[in-house]
Amino acid sequence: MSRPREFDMDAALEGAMDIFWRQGFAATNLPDLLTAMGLTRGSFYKAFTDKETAYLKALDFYDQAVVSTTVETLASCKTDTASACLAQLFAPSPEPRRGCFICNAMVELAPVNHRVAVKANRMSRRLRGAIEARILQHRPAADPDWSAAAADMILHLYFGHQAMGKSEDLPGGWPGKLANLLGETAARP
Amino acid sequence: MSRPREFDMDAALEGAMDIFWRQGFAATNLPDLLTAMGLTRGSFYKAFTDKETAYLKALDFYDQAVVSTTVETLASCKTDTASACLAQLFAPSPEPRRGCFICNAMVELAPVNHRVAVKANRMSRRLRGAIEARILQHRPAADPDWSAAAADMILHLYFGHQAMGKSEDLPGGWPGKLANLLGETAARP
DNA sequence: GTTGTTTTGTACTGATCGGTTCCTAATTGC
DNA sequence: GCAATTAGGAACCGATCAGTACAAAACAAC
Repeated sequence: MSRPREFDMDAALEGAMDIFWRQGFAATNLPDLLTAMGLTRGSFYKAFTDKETAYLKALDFYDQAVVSTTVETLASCKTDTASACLAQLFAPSPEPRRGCFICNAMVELAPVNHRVAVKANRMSRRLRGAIEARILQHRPAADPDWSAAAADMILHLYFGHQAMGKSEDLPGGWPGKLANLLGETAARP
Repeated sequence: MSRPREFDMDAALEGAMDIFWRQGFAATNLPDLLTAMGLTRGSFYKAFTDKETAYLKALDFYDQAVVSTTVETLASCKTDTASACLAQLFAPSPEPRRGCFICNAMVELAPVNHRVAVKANRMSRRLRGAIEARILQHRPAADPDWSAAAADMILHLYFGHQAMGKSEDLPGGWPGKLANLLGETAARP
């Protein structure tokens, strides 16, 4: 029916994700957002109704694009140990100081926006599930309580790492640290 | 030097810390801030020059009021194990969804404001130092590399916990988790 | 082509933003 | 007392905010 939209929805969402991820919700104004999405006001408001809706769709896009990739990477890596695989979560990002969109959203908006909180929590759980699956893959006989707690800890470490990484360069050594945490190495002194 | 200021500087700074802590920098407008500080525009701009300066002073106040208290609490608690003491860092907050001001500042502003980053990093290091001191207090003979790595992990866990806690209620069990991490319990299955 | 429908771009809106001006009130030093 | 100085308060400022109105343009159905 009638005139089709000219812009590419995925490209626009990727642009929105990018700018919100980097700048947050409140610090991103409409001109910034429109430039990042490659849209003018007219098309933007026709397709997204308002800035909050665009943010929520950007979160969904992150889920589908970034979180899914991470989950698949964790599921398919060919390392001998769980720690070596999970250490990827702590590898330096190609773009520094950007952190993780989930973490940014949790800190900036989740307390005052329930829909953001729900989406952030759902993505957190996806990550946690992928982490736990990876742990169980290497220790199929592990106590379920222990593997759940370990996955929880690593998810906490991940978000802490993302938060601190927005403020300074962090030291590496994560394969070893995670190996200790997961009991892959001998007991400490 | 003429007329003395009427307002109490510490009370004003505490108000500023409170509102910035809860709402962040960008989401706090001047009327909000003035109400929280108990000031009118005239006094505010006379004493703080601008919103950013007020935010930086609020961070300093947090350092002096909250971080110092935490550091002292960690140094003086009378527990048998380091884990029991450090578990206080993960206790539920009296005011939920507020998180930790350092973590909020790191995520919202550190990437684009160097002075915020410097202050956040300094406070992080203070916390880390207190954590490590507590670990060494219970294991004076520990390998320094190990205790440093353990303190680092717990600091990461702390910030991750604060970030996730802004989005949902988190399960407890931290004394046990930390005991495992610090090797206070028997090896896992 | 004509009609109907939807997208697009621009001009515009009222509200709110952080910050300034400026006058009055209160205090100190003399 | 008086002069000098600073705090406090309210009115005001241009800039910018998110969002709207509307006309022109592009397509589909016929």
